[in-house]
Amino acid sequence: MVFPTTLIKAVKGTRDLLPPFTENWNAVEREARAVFRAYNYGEIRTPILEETQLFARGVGADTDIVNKEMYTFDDRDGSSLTLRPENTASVIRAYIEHRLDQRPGVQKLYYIGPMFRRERPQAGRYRQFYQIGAEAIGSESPAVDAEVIEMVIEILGRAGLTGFELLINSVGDHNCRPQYVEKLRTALEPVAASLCGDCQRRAVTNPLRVLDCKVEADQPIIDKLPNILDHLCDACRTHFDAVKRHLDDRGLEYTVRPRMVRGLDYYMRTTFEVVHGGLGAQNSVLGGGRYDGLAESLGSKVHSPGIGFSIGEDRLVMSVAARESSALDLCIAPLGEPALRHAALLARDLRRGGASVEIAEGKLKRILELANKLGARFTLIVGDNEINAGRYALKEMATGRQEEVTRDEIAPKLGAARN
RNA sequence: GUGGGUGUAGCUCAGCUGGUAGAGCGCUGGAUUGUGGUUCCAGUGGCCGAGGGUUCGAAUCCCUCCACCCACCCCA
Repeated sequence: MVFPTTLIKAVKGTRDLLPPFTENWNAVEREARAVFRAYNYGEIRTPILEETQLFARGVGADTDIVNKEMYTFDDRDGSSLTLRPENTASVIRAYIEHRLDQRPGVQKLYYIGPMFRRERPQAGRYRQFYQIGAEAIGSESPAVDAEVIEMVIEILGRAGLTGFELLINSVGDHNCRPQYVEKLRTALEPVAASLCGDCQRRAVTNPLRVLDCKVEADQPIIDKLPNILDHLCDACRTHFDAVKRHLDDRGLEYTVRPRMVRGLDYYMRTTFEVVHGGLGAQNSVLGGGRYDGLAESLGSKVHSPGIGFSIGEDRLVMSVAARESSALDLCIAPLGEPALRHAALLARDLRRGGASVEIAEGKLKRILELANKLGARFTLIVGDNEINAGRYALKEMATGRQEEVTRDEIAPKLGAARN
């Protein structure tokens, strides 16, 4: 193909999802919605565009996401807008804006949709990526933490994911975490010089990140650093113990990872993550945690503690077995113009009945070839003979068997053979 | 932002040390009338990522870009 001008392609880090692959996406979303419904979660759809300030205040102005990974641009009136890099801040914004705190009970909301981060793409990580997430807002109860975690594990299972691991941790709250970070900073000072270059930088900018380091040589040093779970305040300690107890009650298996750190500033107390092999370096399928101070930092006068998670849908879809694409029920082969018009009405009625039907034009041989390639289960031959007799030739593609049927017999035949 | 890898047909790739392109799959048509899958035959298809350089001659060697992939940073 030669084009007079440069070929336009999908922008870097974005991609087209094509059939039949989109079936896998729909299947995952279908299962997720069913689980959300069972746990009494309602869907929320927030705008993809938000004021930049929302993320700066919510996610944290010092985070990499806000500093260098957002799609931010000026609107015509000069205001700064951003394509959402995550959805929790938006959901809380909507919660505050619409006074959902006045509604009865814990507000349980879920969302499915695209997020945007301007990162360098790599396996399992795109600039436009999709998240399935949920937030439970209005309770500090550790039982809610456990239920949220149970729910997300349920979703993964129903989506068909196996061989994953649940990791949990507590990152403390505004009382104990700052103290811990200071202790960490102090402990790092004498040893920082012997750590890798990245860690030397992290020791100053974001000491918690040192705990995440994957460099083998650094591990012995990191192992000796103070452990956050030893520095939780009583309230956080009690909360975390209760979460674990509730998880145990449910028989959920998990690993406590004191070194698991979250990238977003708003997390406090419970954090969790699910990892899965076979995703390359991006082994995290979902992440979540509690964010009891987020609403206030977004200007809420009402204390609105919450916990939520988001599943990386791209990664989940990538990790679950591909579904069989739904087969075409019937291909109609009209022979000649009058037959085509006749077939159109026949197809419409069968489609109304729920069958998937394709009409193909051309020579019969061609149509049968096509029906075969399309995976049609049946082909219906409609020629002048058939129309006059009121009986059509219905051919079962797998067996090659062909029989005469009346108009009314077609739909039942399609339905009967569907299993 | 940094590092590494790869760019040849719609797809997967071959093309050694320079002589202006191949295979498989796919797609189209045919093996006579209204019967597919298997088979056989034929055809379609590429400015060899782009630009420059060396050379009588470049897909092949050199340089510069660009794109994609993977990894780092960071993160779901």
